[in-house]
Amino acid sequence: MVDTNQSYIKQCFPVIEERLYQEIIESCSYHEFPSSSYVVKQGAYLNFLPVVLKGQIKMYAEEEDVQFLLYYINSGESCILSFNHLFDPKPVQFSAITEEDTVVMTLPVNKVKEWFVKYPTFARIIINDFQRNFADLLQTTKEIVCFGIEDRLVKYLENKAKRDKSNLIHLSHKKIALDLGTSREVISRITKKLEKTGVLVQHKRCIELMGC
Amino acid sequence: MVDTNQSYIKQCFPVIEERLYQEIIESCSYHEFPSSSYVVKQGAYLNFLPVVLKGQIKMYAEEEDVQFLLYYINSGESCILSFNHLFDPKPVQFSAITEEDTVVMTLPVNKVKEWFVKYPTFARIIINDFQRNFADLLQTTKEIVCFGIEDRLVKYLENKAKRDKSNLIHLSHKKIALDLGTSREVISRITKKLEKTGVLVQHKRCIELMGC
DNA sequence: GAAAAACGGTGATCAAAATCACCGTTTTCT
DNA sequence: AGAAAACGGTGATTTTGATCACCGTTTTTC
Repeated sequence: MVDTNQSYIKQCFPVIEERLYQEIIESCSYHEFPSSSYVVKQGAYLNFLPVVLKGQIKMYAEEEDVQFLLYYINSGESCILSFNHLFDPKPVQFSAITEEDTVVMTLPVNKVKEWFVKYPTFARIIINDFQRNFADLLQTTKEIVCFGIEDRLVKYLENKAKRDKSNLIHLSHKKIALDLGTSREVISRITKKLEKTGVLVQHKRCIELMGC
Repeated sequence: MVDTNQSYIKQCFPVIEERLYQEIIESCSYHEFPSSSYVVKQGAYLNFLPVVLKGQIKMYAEEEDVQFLLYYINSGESCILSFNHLFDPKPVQFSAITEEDTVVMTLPVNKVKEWFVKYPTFARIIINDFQRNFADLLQTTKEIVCFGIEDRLVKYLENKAKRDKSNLIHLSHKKIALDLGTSREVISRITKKLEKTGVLVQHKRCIELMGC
């Protein structure tokens, strides 16, 4: 199993130098999570850097009793979850929940700091990733503020279809509502409306997106 | 004037090594902006890193015809505006508008990249700052989603008072509305309501915050 | 196979905020 | 000083989405 994990590391970081790779596999540890479980819970203090090796994670904000989806972390595109807390220990301000069965590797903070100056590639990867997180968050914020729920739902479904590479979306109205920070009834009504306008078709257990 | 600007750099980066400081003053250029002018406009391509030396800037998102405040950049606490665009040239997804008369220094991208690996202090400053931006953005997003306009207005005013170190807030209802992404009438009604509950008092040209 | 749990639909009602319309006051500009 | 522009107040109306209530169907579980 360790061998499998090591191959994930190679896949996620195809360009790192051999020495860095060796250091990583010496210091990291692996954690497996089933779908829909917490990897990080808002308010916790982390002394490690979580990296998604396989699977998918969604970042959630929680405030008062409302929670809502911020953005996704995939293993494919890049893997760093966040380093918000690395240099200045504070409780994290969001939660991370697995979207499917997921393997996470954790790197100790002190090593991360060390590698950050020692290996420009490593710094580059982290920066790059953080940048993407920032851009994703900004995009989400804009959509929340500027678009109505209907548009947001369509985007959400399109995004889901794209990530799953399938037009069939296996999600209950309730789960969708949770991600969009609204209620089931609202989703139920809007999907109905979207069905009438031909954007999607609802089947027994899933939604089929029609957009070309 | 260059001397003044150089002293601003010292103030903003009190801990950098002399060699880095020398490199910065050799490569940077200075720009002065009056209050309420665009430093960066959403959609532009930047090939420099803007750093606020003096004054204050607010970051704005614009989408459709709605625009709203994301967070502030002060010269005091730290100065990096963003490096979202540094490593992977893309149009910036927000605008930066001066809140008062402001001096900005710009650093060429190639130098920034060079210093990033050459001077750990520099990397540290940038990361730290980016982190703060991320945290601020996240906080703003949560407030937008979870709080009603009344709460957001109070927070906005408290924040403004804190930044100005004065309970007297010289802002028109219209400007406030713009920052909060709503309309003047709404602000007008809520300030009235807050006046009745004793949270604030409205004077001729300004609002006085009462909360101890 | 029966009970329990999750799911989905829909009408009625409510609340927050956006929008429109109008009007008087204050400030700024020339 | 006089015109123009910005500012602020307020009623009426509308829209969006949240909430409540209720009910039938499907899926899971034991």
